Amino acid sequence: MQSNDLKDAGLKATQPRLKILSILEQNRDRHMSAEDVYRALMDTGDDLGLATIYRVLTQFESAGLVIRHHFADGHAVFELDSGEHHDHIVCIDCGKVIEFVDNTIERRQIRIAKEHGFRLADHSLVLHGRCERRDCAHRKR
Amino acid sequence: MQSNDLKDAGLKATQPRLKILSILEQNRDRHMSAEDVYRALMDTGDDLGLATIYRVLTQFESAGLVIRHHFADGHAVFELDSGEHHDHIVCIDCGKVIEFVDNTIERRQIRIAKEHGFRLADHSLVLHGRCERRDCAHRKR
DNA sequence: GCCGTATCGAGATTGATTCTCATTCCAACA
DNA sequence: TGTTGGAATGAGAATCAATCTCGATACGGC
Repeated sequence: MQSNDLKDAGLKATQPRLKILSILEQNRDRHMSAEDVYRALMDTGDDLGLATIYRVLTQFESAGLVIRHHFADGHAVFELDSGEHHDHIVCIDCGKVIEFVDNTIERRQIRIAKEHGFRLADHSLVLHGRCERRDCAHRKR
Repeated sequence: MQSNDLKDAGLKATQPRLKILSILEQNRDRHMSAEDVYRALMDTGDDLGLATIYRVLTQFESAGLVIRHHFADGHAVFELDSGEHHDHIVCIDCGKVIEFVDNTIERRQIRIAKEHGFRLADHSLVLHGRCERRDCAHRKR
């Protein structure tokens, strides 16, 4: 039962929080904006306030349950935190997200930062492309 | 004379556009938000409307003169387009930006995309760290 | 089951960005 | 070099994502 995830994170297991967590778990293969979560909940008949979604997602972020990203358009999207660092490939047509880690790239990043006199604190690498789905792979644009 | 840069890009060489271009050229070592450009112009006594800055920066982007980025906080910043692809290292304290290209990383990205069935269209890699300036390098946090 | 406190929801608010439209400027031409 | 039409500008209104406020409500320890 996931209410323990919330308690472990120091958050009361309220209905809104459980529902939001559940939506995120059902959509592990994509990153959702607050608006996306809101609509997904509407669709299942759960009518939460948008302010609550924003607030809860921010709480989840502080508690280490989710990670907030800003992809190309500058808007915030969220994913459940798997606990391991990873980078992303995002399909520019369907929004599908794949996570990966590449040690060669990780090592080069550290070296490059050092060469330029920087102490590396963090990085963000996002590949944008089209996935193998027929609709995406063959799209012209 | 830079008014030719504008004409080549298909834009009339107006005063506001020339001034904005000039500010960007004087700040090649950092990325500026619309607000930053606005303030820089105020400081030199050039009083352009903020709406004009936003509009002109967007025109410059369409014309290929500048590139728009969304760094960690999700807000838009702009840099003059040097014409060559590159990635960035950003100092999280002073905002200094360094550009770099690493062929090993470039190649691995293509390979990784392919391994996951993606055709790569673009990517964004931003390293965040502290530069060697005394104020930045030694900052606790 | 009851109570104190944390949480929620609705609507107001903020901050960044874009839009509207009357006024002004540019560049081609007389 | 003055005229003119269409493009560009500026001020303020409008929009959009995100946050804040505050009265109403639900959680969980007793």
